[in-house]
Amino acid sequence: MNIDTREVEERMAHFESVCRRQEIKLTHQRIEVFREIAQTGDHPDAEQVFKRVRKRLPTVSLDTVYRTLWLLNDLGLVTTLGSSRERTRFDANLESHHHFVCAKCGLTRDFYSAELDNIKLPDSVDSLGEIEATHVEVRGVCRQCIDK
Amino acid sequence: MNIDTREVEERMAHFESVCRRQEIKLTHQRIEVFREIAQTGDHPDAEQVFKRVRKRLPTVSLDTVYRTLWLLNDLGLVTTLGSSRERTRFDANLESHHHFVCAKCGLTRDFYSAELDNIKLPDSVDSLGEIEATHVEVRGVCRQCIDK
DNA sequence: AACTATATAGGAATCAATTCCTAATTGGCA
DNA sequence: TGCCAATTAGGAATTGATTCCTATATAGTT
Repeated sequence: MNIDTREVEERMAHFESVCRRQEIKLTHQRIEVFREIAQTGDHPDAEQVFKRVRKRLPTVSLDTVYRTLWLLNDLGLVTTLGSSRERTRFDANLESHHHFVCAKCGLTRDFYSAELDNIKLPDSVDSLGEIEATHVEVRGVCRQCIDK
Repeated sequence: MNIDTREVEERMAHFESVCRRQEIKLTHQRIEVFREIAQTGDHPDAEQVFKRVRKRLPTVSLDTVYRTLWLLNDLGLVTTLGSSRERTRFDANLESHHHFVCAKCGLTRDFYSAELDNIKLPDSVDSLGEIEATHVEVRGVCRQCIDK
């Protein structure tokens, strides 16, 4: 759930470097919004980011959180996930990875698989167009939901 | 794009059998809404289904289309797809399959891969919970969008 | 410390998807 | 055929995520 300190620091450093390069001001709000996503592996939605950031910046506005999240997305610092009937969730993990999603509670966890990353897709797919990325979503029921 | 006649007939037969079993009335509206999804491979959203069905049933209402789509989903006769920033799309293909999605225009096509279906997922995934299904989404740019 | 373009807070407004309401209709059965 | 519970049409209403507005504040620079 929580990303280790070294990794969070790397993500923060990358974020700051990208912002400087693009002449985007490093406001407290932007730093805290990014930190919130960078330090957790649970892919929060905008509302959750808002609530968590507000603990540290009590006057932050939801509008700022949204603006910042889309900005981060445009900068390629976060990606989005979530299916059409749920809110958009944000992810600061830029490595190639896949997701396990609990069908009951929506819990989403990253996992890595070299085997999946290297799989050869059928020719029928190549003929559809240019492939940019392959993402695997495993649907299931998480331990917590099984237990109750 | 269009599903072959035999397959469509099988889907229709299955649909009617499930409805009878569940004592769900076979109204024209339900039959035509299901047929519309069963006969196309392009995963339409509710609005598209509404427009297409209206050609055959000019007085059908959007509300009925929505009610029917969610009913079909609850009955397990269709599945939904689409990411959080696009409309929900509906799919009557109940076989194990995967999707190619064009990042530009949203075109979505099914593909099949025994290799993917049989892949061994890392133990870390098993430890997260019970796995129900593995779905691969290939993001890319379709031929049409490349050409323009 | 001062300056200025950029960014923010707070709440109102928008927007589109979806659902609700109610009178009229209809599928499936006796 | 007639009945009646289930279903529909049509449009209004809701909903909830997201964006807009504008006065105030601030990051980065000088």
